[in-house]
Amino acid sequence: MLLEIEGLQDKIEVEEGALLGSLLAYFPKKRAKEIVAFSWENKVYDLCREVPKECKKLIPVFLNEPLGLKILRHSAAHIMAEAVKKLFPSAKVTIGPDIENGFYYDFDYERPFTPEDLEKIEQEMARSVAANHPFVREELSKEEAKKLFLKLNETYKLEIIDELGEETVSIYRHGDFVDLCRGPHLPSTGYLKAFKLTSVAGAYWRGDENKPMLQRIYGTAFASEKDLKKYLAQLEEAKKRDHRKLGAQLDLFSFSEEAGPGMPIFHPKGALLRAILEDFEIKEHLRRGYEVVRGPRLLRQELWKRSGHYDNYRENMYFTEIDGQVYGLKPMNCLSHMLIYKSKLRSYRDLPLRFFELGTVNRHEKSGVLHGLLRVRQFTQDDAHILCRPDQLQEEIVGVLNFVRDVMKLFGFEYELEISTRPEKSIGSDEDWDRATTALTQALESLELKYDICPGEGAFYGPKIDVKLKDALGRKWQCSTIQCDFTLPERFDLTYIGEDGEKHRPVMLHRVILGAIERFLGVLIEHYAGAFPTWLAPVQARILTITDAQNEYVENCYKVLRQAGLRVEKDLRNEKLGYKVREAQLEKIPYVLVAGEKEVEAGGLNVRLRGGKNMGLKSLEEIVDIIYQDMDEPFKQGGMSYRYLY
RNA sequence: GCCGGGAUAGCUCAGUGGUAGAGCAGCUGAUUCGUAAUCAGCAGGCCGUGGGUUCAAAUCCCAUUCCCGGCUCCA
Repeated sequence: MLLEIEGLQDKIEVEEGALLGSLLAYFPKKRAKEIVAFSWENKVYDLCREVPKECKKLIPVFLNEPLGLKILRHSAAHIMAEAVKKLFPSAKVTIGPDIENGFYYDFDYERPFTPEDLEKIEQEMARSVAANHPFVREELSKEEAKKLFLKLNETYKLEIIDELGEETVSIYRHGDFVDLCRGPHLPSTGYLKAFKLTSVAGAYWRGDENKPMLQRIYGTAFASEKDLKKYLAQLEEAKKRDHRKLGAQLDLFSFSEEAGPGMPIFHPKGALLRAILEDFEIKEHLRRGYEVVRGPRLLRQELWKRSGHYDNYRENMYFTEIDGQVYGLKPMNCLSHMLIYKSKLRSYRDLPLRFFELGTVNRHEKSGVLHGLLRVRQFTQDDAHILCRPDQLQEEIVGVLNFVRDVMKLFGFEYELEISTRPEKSIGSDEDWDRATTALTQALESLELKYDICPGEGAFYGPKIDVKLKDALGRKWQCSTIQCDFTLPERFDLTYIGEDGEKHRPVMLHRVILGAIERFLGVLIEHYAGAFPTWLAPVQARILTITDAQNEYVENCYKVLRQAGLRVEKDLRNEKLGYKVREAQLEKIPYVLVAGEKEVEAGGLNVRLRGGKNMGLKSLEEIVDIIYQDMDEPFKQGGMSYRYLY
């Protein structure tokens, strides 16, 4: 058969049944060493397999490209499992996939693995790599495979085999190790040149907290030692962006053991940063046709029963008793918004109604999930509930999606959209869930937005579209969310009078744009690495003196700039200029304004930008102008405008 | 909530059973200096908390709180 191979000029003649590995001969030696598999029609084949029948064109998979790295990491997981079985024969293997930037393997073992165990495992892996065992693929019937793994007492594999749809399954061997696996794998263990085991952690079998806890070992592997080192260095860099670290360094917020876990405390600069964000939000919401409202934080238990929160969300709620009545501390803001709607008779002409609240909520998050500002027990949502007629629903969803788009663009965030469908624990009819899901999907489609589907991940009252942002370490956090709800209007018997004079039921959207201010701030700190754009920076400029001869002059400049609405500080300390510049730089203040003899004489200040660039001497009026323009810059696209001034 | 690791001065960390240490920050003094660290002195500690073992505990054991990395769950 005549075969085309990407990267080779001429087609080559191959005998039926030839092994893919034999094709390496057609590549230059150095290049051939980097080929770990071939792909054809989106399927990847190991080099130890035969050239697939009917195949016309093959694409080589190189070790250092994403697909090659997946294979490398998956094989690294197998090699790790081999090492673990050798060192701890009673450990049972379960699953071991490649993941973003690495791999893991879950083992069932009588005790947790220790960091010392990891070192031993790494050494054992190195031995396997040195031995350069070939990976060998075999296909077996399910029955044969079950016999094999029963003999090995690998009970988890038996469970997996039972769930596989196909009649034949594949196994991979290398050295003495055998694993049930779809493949593909490296040609041999010797290809694994650069790897490192990074951590151990407990993980439930099948991700189910009712099933046994396994021992998960994480590792990473790269095509070369250089790539591995680069990755580890990147990780170190990313840790410097950690909002928990920057939050303390920049004196934005803290947590206190005395105050309690998950209860962030905002210091002056952090609180100002929040205030700016919140002020921007209120103004932008008013501009977009929302009305600002405010509800109580404690509401009677009966109301939570009526909404369904008591039955579906109780374990996350805090309750307290006041004068013999039980009250629930709100975990969501919808209830009082429902009551506002109900406070008077509504006409179809009034809709849509958009109630916006910077609503502070409390949720009892499990202790192990708390994480800096990104996961706390008290937070403020930029929450709104849109009540509209069914025919307005899609337009409203589109409006929210556009709002999200504009805001994310303002901050320069890349984001992923996910649509989540009905979970097991939920209220409402299937019909309503379908209508709601369709409305969300159609809005996404009409804007031609890409999205993933997450089955069963919806809120208990309705399906949702989530927007996910990434933190410094690439972990995803849900920020914006748009949730469709047919149920609460029903439960609270919300109505409006239609054109026909009859009562009709409005539809409700729950939505947040930033999500939780705390979480958004956390992601934002990492996104900017603490160097906030000037419109957000709690301190926009600091004036430095060179000697105390300038003190009086600087006091005056300070007054003038504050008067102009800028967030300015002054540093009159008896320190060398370099020292003061360094501090301002470490605090990531956008503008450093220096006053020396020359500046006093000229009646201006020398302007140094955060990056180190010097703009030279400018008058105070020019400085105000420069900073204002800088504040406005991010708003220019998207047609928004905003300034926070004293 | 579950599994593992950790907690020493405001911060970063050293200290393997025998008198708690360093750098930075702070305070005081000197220095008056041009774009990322001037010098000197001083002060700073219930070694997370509670129990235990021991002649003696930051150090060993138990419990507990909080933090970190995962799992599950979520804005």
